[in-house]
Amino acid sequence: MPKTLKITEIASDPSMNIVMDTLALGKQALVFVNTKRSAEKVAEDISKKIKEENNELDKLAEEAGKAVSRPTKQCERLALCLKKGIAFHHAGLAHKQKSLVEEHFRKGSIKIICATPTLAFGLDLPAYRVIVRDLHRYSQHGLAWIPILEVHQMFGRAGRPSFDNEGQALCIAATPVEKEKITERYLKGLPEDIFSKLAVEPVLRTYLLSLISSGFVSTHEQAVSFFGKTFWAHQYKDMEKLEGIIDKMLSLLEEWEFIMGPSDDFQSADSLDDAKYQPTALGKRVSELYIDPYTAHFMLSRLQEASSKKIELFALLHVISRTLELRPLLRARTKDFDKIQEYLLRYGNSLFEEEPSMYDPEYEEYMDSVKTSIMFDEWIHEKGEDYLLETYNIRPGELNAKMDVADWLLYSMSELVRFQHYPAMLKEILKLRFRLRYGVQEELLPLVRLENIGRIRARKLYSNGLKDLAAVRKADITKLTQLLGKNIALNIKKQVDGEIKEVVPGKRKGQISLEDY
DNA sequence: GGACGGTGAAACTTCAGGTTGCCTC
DNA sequence: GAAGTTTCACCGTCC
Repeated sequence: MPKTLKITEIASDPSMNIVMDTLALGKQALVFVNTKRSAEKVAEDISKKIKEENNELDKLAEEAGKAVSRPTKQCERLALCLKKGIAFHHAGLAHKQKSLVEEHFRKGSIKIICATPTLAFGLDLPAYRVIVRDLHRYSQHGLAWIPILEVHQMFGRAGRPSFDNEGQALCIAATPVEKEKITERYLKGLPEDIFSKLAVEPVLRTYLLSLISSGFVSTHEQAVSFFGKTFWAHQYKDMEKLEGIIDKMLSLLEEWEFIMGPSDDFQSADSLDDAKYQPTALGKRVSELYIDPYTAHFMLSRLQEASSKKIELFALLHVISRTLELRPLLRARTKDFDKIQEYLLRYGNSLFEEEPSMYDPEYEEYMDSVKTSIMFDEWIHEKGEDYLLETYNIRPGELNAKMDVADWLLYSMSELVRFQHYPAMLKEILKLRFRLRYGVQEELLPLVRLENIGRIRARKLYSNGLKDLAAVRKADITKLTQLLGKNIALNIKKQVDGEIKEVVPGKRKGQISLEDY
């Protein structure tokens, strides 16, 4: 049974009052809001109302503030909140910051987390109180109620079984009418139906190729029967239409030379029904890479045209920025157009896709893809996280996620190019992948091979005349200590002395071998 | 009179998240 | 659609 809570009003904002009340009780709370910016703002507002600080929190704040190579405004903001035992949590935080916040909330040193829905899914972070401040979220059709399923997930964070006998989940209503609406929708209402993700073409063609490539499905009938048993078919109902979609996918995969179809096999087969689909070597690889077959086809067909051109890394960045996997892209705004034009002027001729006309419906997305490529380009020219946040409004966590996908796409691209026997291209792709991973210019590549040497330290070494491993090996230990501190100096000295070869395999997870190029 | 700071209204701007793909010692 | 941020005009204060 819901009971009535008496909350003292200190501020005009009800969620703030509930938070302060929770703190007075000595309990913890999660506040859910609908944007990253709001999460930060609310956390900041709360922290301003808190007086006490302590040593442990100071240390935590310092650690979180230094989580990326060049602290951003976001890092400073988080650090200020943490000093008061308050935190915000969203996908824009660096990985380390997220886990710090989670860990210290569990330990109890952080009292309040203001979060976007990230925190509602997956993570087991219970709190005495859950405050769902925002129940609307911007969507393409204007503001919309957030899904019931999602709100229930948030509610589910309330109450810590091992600490409390109860948990409280609260929504904020501005008017009695709204209160009624919220009760109907989120307390009495049933969660939405779940829809199969297979219904989306990219997902479908990826699975189809994988089924054929693994030998699980080899005829048209088998494919139809397999998908006929899925949840997707169950929801879709119209088997005829479904069969049509599968047919279309099969012929596309065949056209792209990822599978060999019955038509190729017709002579040897007794009848059309016996004719089998078989994966090509290329198709098998595409399936293993787990990229959308369309993406694979797109990359291959673009790069094929390239043999006559000089290969620009920017053009490769642009190819990956045009794929489905890299979406959502950065949005090109009016203020970005000068920079975009500048890049198009410089690289336009070497790009694999021409700029569409301004009236082309594709135009906007093309501009977005160029802007995204520029962001990557600035990263491999050693621009810092702080700069990228200011310029592209991309936070460290989001940047990381994008880089991950880009790395995977470049790896896939390099694997596909092997089928085209095009060594010059392969070399450029590998170089780009390496540069993107470390965010460095080409000249620093030898140095970042060392453990504990990232973009910042590598640049430091380089600008002090230590331009490659041989130079580092010859360098005086006092000079190295001056540049990098004692521990790291000793450490890299150990690495370069004699056994450079060993350094490469032993490095971090996900290492790319330089021997490749 | 000018520098400075505070205030508030109006004009802009921007809007959740993510999982798996691959490599490898 | 609304929250958050930026911009700008306006006013009061102080030197």
